[in-house]
Amino acid sequence: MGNKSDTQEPRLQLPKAYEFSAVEKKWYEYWEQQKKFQASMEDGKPSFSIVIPPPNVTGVLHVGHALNNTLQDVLVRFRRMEGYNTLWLPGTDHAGIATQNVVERQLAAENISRHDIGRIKFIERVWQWKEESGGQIINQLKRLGCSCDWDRERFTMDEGLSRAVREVFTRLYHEGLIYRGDYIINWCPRCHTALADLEVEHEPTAGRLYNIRYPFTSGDGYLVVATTRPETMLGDTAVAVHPADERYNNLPEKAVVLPLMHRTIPIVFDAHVEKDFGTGALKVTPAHDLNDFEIARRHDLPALKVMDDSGIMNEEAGVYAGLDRFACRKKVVEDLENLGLLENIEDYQHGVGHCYRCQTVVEPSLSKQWFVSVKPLAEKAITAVKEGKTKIYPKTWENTFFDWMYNIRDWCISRQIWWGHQIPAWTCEDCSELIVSNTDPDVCTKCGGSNLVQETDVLDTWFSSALWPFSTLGWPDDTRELSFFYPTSVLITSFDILFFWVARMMMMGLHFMQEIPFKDVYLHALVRDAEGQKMSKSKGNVMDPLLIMDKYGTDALRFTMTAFAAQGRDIRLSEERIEGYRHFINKIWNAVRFALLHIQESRPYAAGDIESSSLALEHRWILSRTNRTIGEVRRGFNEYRFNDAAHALYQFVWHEFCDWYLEWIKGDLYGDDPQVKTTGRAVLFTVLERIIKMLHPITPFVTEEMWSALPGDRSSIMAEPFPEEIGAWDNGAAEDEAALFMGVVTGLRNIRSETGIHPSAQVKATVICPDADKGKLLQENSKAVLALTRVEELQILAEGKRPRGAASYIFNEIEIFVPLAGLVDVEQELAKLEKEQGKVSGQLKKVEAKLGNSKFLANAPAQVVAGEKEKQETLSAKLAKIRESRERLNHL
RNA sequence: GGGCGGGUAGCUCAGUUGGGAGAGCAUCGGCCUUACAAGCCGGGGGUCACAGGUUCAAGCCCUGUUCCGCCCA
Repeated sequence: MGNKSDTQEPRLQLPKAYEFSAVEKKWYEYWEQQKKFQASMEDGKPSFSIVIPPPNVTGVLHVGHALNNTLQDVLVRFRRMEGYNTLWLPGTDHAGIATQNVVERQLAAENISRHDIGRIKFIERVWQWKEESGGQIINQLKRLGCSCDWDRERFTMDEGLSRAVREVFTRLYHEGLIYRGDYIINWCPRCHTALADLEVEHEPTAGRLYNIRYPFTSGDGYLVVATTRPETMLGDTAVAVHPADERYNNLPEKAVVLPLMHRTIPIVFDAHVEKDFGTGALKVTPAHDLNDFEIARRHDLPALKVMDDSGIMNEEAGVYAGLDRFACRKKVVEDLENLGLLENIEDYQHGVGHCYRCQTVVEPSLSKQWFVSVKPLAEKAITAVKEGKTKIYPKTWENTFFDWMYNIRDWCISRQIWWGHQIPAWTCEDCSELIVSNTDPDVCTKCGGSNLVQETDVLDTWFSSALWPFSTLGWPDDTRELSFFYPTSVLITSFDILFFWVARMMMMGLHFMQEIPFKDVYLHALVRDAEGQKMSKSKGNVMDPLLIMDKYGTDALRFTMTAFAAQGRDIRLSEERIEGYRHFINKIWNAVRFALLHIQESRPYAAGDIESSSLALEHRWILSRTNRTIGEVRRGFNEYRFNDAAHALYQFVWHEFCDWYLEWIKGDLYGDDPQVKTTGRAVLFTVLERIIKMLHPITPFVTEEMWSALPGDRSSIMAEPFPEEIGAWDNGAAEDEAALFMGVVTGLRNIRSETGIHPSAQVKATVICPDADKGKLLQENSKAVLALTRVEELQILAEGKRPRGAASYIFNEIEIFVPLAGLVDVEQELAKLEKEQGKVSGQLKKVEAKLGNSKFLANAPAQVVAGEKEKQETLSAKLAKIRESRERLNHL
């Protein structure tokens, strides 16, 4: 590393192909050991900060993480090179339900349940599990090259964050924004806990709609109600119809008998009922349906729970008690059928809620839970986005965000599990006082008694995640970190947790910090497989990023992720693409190997050494292109257009720097003019350094390795300033001239290829170029033309006799000829020309139509008109040449 | 049912205030040319879903149709 000595031999024998495995390991260890990722807090420097979306502590790296963290690292490394005080704060999430499930499974293997060992022992086991096997993903993020400040790694259950959680809960409670009450919540009968609305996934399910007759009390006639969950009828306490529904205007009775249960229940009139659905009569089960619950409140109906916490019918279900809910459904339907009370059964497609953790069908159920009253918090978040204080990229997500925020419902935050932040609320057993406090109370604040029992529920994991941007920086203490790094610069995450997390962070940040938690939100797409399917373990189409890194190298994976991260679209990942970008890594690797054959001096050439205006065309051109690329890459990074940055680099490095520039300067480097040689080396070195630096945020490992191989004493590339555009390098004229040069070279190559001249055969060629300046330019660069086309003699004429028996190529007004030793294939030449003529005259017609249109001339900007005129000239010159050539060939 | 996004080359996708349709991969032909065969050179390939409209000019803006995907209810 660094410290190269001066020698005439290449200082490092770089292997022919880039060998990533050892390189990646070496440099990551070096960076970590040298504390290269440590956040700096220097006064006077701007700050750039990102908090990681904390992966679940149970998590293992999947491609979504790979994408998410690659993009974060790209930005962080870019800003670090730009000289910001840069912090990327890592950590993990305690993932309440998921983690508890993991440890419960462990216990199950030992044939014990968490209830056997009790809460305290269980939580010890979870911590033990966390210490031993939790947070694997942290090492995997290191493998991915993430430059997080690992000394600041946090965990949502650690002491500081737990303190923040208590503080927030207590304050919100005392502000009246947290309350406890009986409401319908989503209950997972397997996890035995309440879930937030968001934690329920609705999956379209082919179900059945059962139409059931509810007889009037007289036994004469009946109402038909429809339900997809017949078992819930056991808990019905009314039937509802719309007050304006004519069918029910003159009902004979105001009550029906609930079948199976033989209970008389009232018919109520409620405007909520959908008249057009089924018969327009709705069974009301207040304890097991949200809408029914609300109807029941309006009509003062009782709520009757007929299921227990495991989805087993309880004693209120009469003879059905003890049956599982689905078995009960079957039995209920059978019994109704036998009683002649089943009108019919229809096939019915509807969305069924499933637990997002275990996929069990969720049961809406009446339950006493804790809620956050989110409306007042949401308003501030909406305003912050409306006013542009927080910008969402891509902008289209703003609508989704607003829509959700406007329709937000109170957030159920209590969970009936053990692993998590236990709710800081105590009930006094003596006087029933509820005490909420951020410190454990010893005595009742009301009666002074000491029989206090803490709430057993824990908080939704997302409750603590919502505080992440400030709790990780030391809140509620007033820390230096907060003043430097809050609000954070950007949050990078996947759109699917916009509501789960982003919205809630916004609400909490604004409420407790009086300031947005992040200035920008970049929502990236979901990674899918090559067929567009969401990757999932059950489908077996997951791509393991660790295996990908083993096979293709981390940098190839990272480049792929960056190149794919176009705004607003899902990513279809396939191995071929990754392989393709590995080739790119190898390409730049070999470019460096080539450069090192020629650059051996220990003194690096400085940009100032290059007087760009006096340079040869190839150098003026590549410097101008370098400049443009710098601009494009910077813009890409600045505007979260990651794919633009990656593509600009790919295109420039491969197709301009390698394909053209390196080949072009070989003549200089292998020639014997010392001045030309020195200049060539200096420009080569200058451009190469910039390329490596620009690539570094995307491909950190290979660039660090290449950087260290360059001559000169070098420390890590991480600390190098990111390349900036240099005004003097912009050179549109050089780019035009290079285009001319390349056109001629391409023309000559085309002739060779089309006429089957062997690549190693030397030929003579003639170029007829009527424009004197262009001819002069070609003359000046003729040596390079020869070298790039394997032409041994090139004649450049302004006018003259076209050679007989030559293959030709027409490049604008320039004609290129290669005399053929044998006979020219006249037919082939004519066919080629004919085709070309068709193309060109078609283009010309379009242009002339425009120029012949007075409205176009009157309305189009002068610049556009001038462009069209120029196009017309070029095309007609070319067309004339083609015609002449055909003429000549016809007379052969 | 409501909302959002998409339909561009064989495949995957770019295309940023409307101004000559692009890339990667694949494909075809030729090359071991002294950094790289994980490579080099050359070529072919598109009615920009469909139908209207606005405009001198539409892949891009507007309207409608259709197909696909996602989110919410």
